[in-house]
Amino acid sequence: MHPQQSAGPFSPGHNHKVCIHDALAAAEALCRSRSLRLTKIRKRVLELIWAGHEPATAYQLLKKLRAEKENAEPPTVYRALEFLLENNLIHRIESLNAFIGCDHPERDHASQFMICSNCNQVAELVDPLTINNAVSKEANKIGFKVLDQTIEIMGVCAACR
Amino acid sequence: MHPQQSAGPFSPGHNHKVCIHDALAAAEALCRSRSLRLTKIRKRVLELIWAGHEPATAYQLLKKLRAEKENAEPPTVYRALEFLLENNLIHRIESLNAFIGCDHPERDHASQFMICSNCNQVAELVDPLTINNAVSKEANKIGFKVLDQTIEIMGVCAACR
DNA sequence: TAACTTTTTGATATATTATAACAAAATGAT
DNA sequence: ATCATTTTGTTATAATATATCAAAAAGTTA
Repeated sequence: MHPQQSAGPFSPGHNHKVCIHDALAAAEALCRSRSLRLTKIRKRVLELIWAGHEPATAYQLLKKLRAEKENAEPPTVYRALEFLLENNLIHRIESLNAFIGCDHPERDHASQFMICSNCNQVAELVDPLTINNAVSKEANKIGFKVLDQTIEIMGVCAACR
Repeated sequence: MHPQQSAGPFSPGHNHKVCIHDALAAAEALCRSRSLRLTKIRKRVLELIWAGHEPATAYQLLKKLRAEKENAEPPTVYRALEFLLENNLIHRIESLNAFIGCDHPERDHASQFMICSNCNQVAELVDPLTINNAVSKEANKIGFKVLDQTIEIMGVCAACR
């Protein structure tokens, strides 16, 4: 259908229009199937986040939202982000205080990101077992029970090297 | 000499007095050997951070600093933190906006943390090759050049389970 | 549909984290 | 002793995030 999408944001074959479209369709489908309320504000914030593969900060989103909704305030954005985070429709990048869309929100998952410091695009790894297994192994060594993880790799993507 | 230290903060064998003492001695030795100026303020902030294995926020440190230095202001603390970070004497925990001491500042290193959400203690992994290798492998797959990383595992430590 | 409950949004205020900018003091180098 | 560099003092402000309570909207049940 849309083979370009699986190319990932760093790839020259990436078609972001298709990527956005598919991600938003997936979000709507997920919310419908779970009776989650993807309200106008929440949907709009999700769309604004998906406008790029660059992570967006809350106040960048607020600024954009205000262009079309004068009375938008910080809680307007933060509440939408909270909803989207809870349902895996977005992820938070801790090292940037910013948010990025997730195109596979179907199940809760440990996420891992490669962040290009040149083009600012972020790719979420799609088959992260290599890293997850390593984390489990290290955790087991010291009897640590893993509940959540933040894995953010900064560097330079293939297209920018 | 101090076999307890290598036990790590999660271990019942951990002797934190010895741990602090050794860490501060290592910091002083490193600064001496590199002609880095571990000034009074910088040293005090480092000591305050090492007071526990719980990460300390900048404003928690500021509050403690003010108890003994009335005119301490945010830049006082942030400048000290900047110096300590640059020289690997501390690490920043991105997911907590907080700082933790490092007991092996000798060389720049990719760090990885296990954070206990029950006791709030944080352990830095000492032999992180398992995870580092996994990260390299994934990065190579997509031609990504790794420059830095944030790896923070949240969960429950052995002592708290 | 009316009454009721729950969720979402509006609005204001404020908390928390972090940096900019410039002057004064301390330190290091010649 | 002089000069250059680094560190600290001080004030102001930027950037990120949450608390609170009231109003509106949506969902539920009779």
